[in-house]
Amino acid sequence: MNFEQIKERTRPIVNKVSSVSEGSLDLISDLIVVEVHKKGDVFIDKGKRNNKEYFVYEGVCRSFLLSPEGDEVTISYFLEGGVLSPNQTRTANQISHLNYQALTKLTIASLNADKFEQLMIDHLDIREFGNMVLQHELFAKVEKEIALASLNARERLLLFREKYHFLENLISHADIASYLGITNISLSRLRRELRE
Amino acid sequence: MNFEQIKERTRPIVNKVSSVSEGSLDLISDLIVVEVHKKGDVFIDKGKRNNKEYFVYEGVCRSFLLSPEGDEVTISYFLEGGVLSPNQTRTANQISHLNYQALTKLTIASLNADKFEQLMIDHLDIREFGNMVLQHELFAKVEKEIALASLNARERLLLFREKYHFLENLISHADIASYLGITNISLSRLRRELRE
DNA sequence: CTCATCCTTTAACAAATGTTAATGGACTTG
DNA sequence: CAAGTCCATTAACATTTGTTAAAGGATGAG
Repeated sequence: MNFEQIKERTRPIVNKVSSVSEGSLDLISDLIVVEVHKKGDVFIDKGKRNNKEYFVYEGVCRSFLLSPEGDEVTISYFLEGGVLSPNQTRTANQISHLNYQALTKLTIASLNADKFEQLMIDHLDIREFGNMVLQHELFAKVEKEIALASLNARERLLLFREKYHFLENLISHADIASYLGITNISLSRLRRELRE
Repeated sequence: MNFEQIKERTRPIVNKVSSVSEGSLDLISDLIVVEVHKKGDVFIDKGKRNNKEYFVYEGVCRSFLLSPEGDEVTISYFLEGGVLSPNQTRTANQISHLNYQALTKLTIASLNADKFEQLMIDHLDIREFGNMVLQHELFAKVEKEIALASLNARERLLLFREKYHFLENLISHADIASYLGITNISLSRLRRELRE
């Protein structure tokens, strides 16, 4: 992918969050390296070093962790055309505290996080973009927190369908169940009830 | 409270997160206005304007929201000597999307968020401090997310006790129950079971 | 001190969710 | 095509959690 192609793929992703000037888009695009991962690949490992920012060009991925019992718990989904959680929120001392996994073939833009941070410092519109990404991230977490704390499983599934309906027939139900905080058997049960 | 008193109360709070130079501590302290709220006061209202950062000098507070059914859901607790969520993560366009309430008599430092953001831009150590606050914030949310998604109510209560044991006899059990994602009746039941 | 109020606890029952195990379909691989 | 694997579904039963209502205990006002 050449510079112009990268730029044009990046433009709508950035502007959807908070629009930036043509010059800023150039600066961002300059930092981008395109990565391709195949379905199932874990491309960020908990405990390993990571100092990148990411935009999702194509495909879907998730963040997950192991529960105390050793089960995988899906924390968030990241969709085509979206931005991964800011590096600062995913890492401590450049060490990732989450795993990220491709759920389909995945094409992503990666950017050096230190260089991107410098762009945020130097350019108001890029800083604004970064802050908006952060806001969305936190807001999504608060939204999920409320759902887990105040809705029953059926209502959580309905909410999930509103936001991610196309995922339900694309990815593993075990992943979705752990995201909803239920077992995959319960998920199957709810699906049947809602079908009737 | 005079400048020196403010500075000495602020020092341990800031340094516990990420230490800053004496000069930076002066710059931060310069922005501080001390606020006192009495037990039960909601000092940040959802939907209203807020552009401050806060440090907790004395007392305990919580963030909460109303669920779709109209029940209050406790999102987080903030303890004496801690820092409230960064303004950027609590607000959109300076409008708060959470309520914050004093659970005891509460003495807090408040700082203009725009001025503080400028300090972060100009000073590496203050930026580092701000980023660490952010990391802690997100990390706490991920931790709670995993608890809600993968532990049962009993295990969540045990985890709550590890982190906040002194709160259990200080604040309303209805608040705690909503934080744990259960009813206050279930909380009472669990307390009895764990007592035996 | 006594009443009123607020919060916690208890009980009895209903509903939701988990556990274990078995079944069946879709897909891959030899 | 056949065997094997993975995943979703179903069933039966156990456990957890919610709901409603009543009772008990602490605290503050008069």
